[in-house]
Amino acid sequence: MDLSCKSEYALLALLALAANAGRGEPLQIRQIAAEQNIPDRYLEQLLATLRRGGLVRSQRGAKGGYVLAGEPWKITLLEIVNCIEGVETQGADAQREPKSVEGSVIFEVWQEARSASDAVLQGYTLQDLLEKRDARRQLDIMYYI
Amino acid sequence: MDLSCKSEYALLALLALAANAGRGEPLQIRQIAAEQNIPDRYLEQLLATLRRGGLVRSQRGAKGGYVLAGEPWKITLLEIVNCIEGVETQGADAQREPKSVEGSVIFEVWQEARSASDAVLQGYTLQDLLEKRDARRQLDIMYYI
DNA sequence: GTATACCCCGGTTCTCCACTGGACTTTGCG
DNA sequence: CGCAAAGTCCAGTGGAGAACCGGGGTATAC
Repeated sequence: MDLSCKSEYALLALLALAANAGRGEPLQIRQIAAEQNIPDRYLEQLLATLRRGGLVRSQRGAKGGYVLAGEPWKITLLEIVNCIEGVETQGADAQREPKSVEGSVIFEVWQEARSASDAVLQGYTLQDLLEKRDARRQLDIMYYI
Repeated sequence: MDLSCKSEYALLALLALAANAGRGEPLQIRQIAAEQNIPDRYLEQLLATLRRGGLVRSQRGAKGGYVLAGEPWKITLLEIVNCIEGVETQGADAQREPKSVEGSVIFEVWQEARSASDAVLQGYTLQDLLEKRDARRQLDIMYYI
C-alpha cells in the first residue's frame, strides 16, 4: 500500500473539511482545490467516491459544497484509504487463488505485512492529523525565529 | 508496497534455489521457470537483477545456472524486495518534496506505515519461508487423510 | 568446436493512473 | 420565473510502467 495521488488528495481535502467543521457552511470543490493545489475536476471524482462511501455529505445547488459526515476524531485514515482506493482492489487481491504451496505461503506473509501497515493507518484519525499539523506549524515558527 | 508479479516470481525462484542449496549443482532458469510456472525470459531479467544485487551467483556456459549467494537464514524478504523493486523507487518517494505542511504530515504517517510493513518483511528469511512451506505441506497431507 | 547455458539490449502490448470535457440536475436569489 | 452557481454523471485522453518476447553475443563443459 503505497501513497497514491488519489489518497493524498483525498486526505488533503478531508483535512480541509475537518478544519472547516466548526463553521456550518460547506466548502466548495473550487476552494479546496485552489488552496491545496489539486486539479478540481479530479478532486470532484474523489469527493464523489467519498460521498458514496459515506465519509462526506454534499449540498447541491448555489451555496452548496461538502461537509464532513462524521466527527474528525472518529474517522480513521484506514477508512479513508479503503474508501478511496476501492474495495474491488481487495477483492482482486483476495481472488487470486494460489496455484502452489509456495505461492500461498508468500501471500500469507504479504497479508501480514499489509495488516501491519493497516494497523498504523487505523491508529490515526483526521483529528490526529490536524493536531500534528498544528504542532508542525509551531515548530516552523520556532525555526523561523 | 503491494505484492507485484516481479516480487512474487523472484521469491519463488529464490525459494527454489534455497531448497536446492544442499546440493552443489546450480539450478537453471528453464528448470525454475518450468516448475514454478514463470515465463522464462522474464525470470532471466529478475535473476540478473538479483545477481547485480548480490543475492545470487551465476555460472555461465554448459552445466551453468544460479546458486544462492548467501545462507538461506541470512537473506530476509526485505532485502529481496528492495533489490527487485529497485532502489530508485525509494529515491522517487523520498525526493518528492512536500509542498505544504499538510502534505509533509501525511507523508510522515505513510512512512510510519511503510516502516511497519518493512519490519514484517525483515522478520522473515528464506529459511523461514521454507519451513512455513513444509508445515503447510504436512497440513495438506492431514487434510487429505 | 559445438552444444548449452547465461548476458545484454531493445521492442510490444496492455493496463492503470492522473487528468480533462461536456451535458445534465439541483438549488439560491433577484 | 430565470439565471448563475454549485454538484453529478459519463466518457475520453496521454503518459508511464508492468509483464513479456526476441535476437544476437559470450563464456564454459565436454
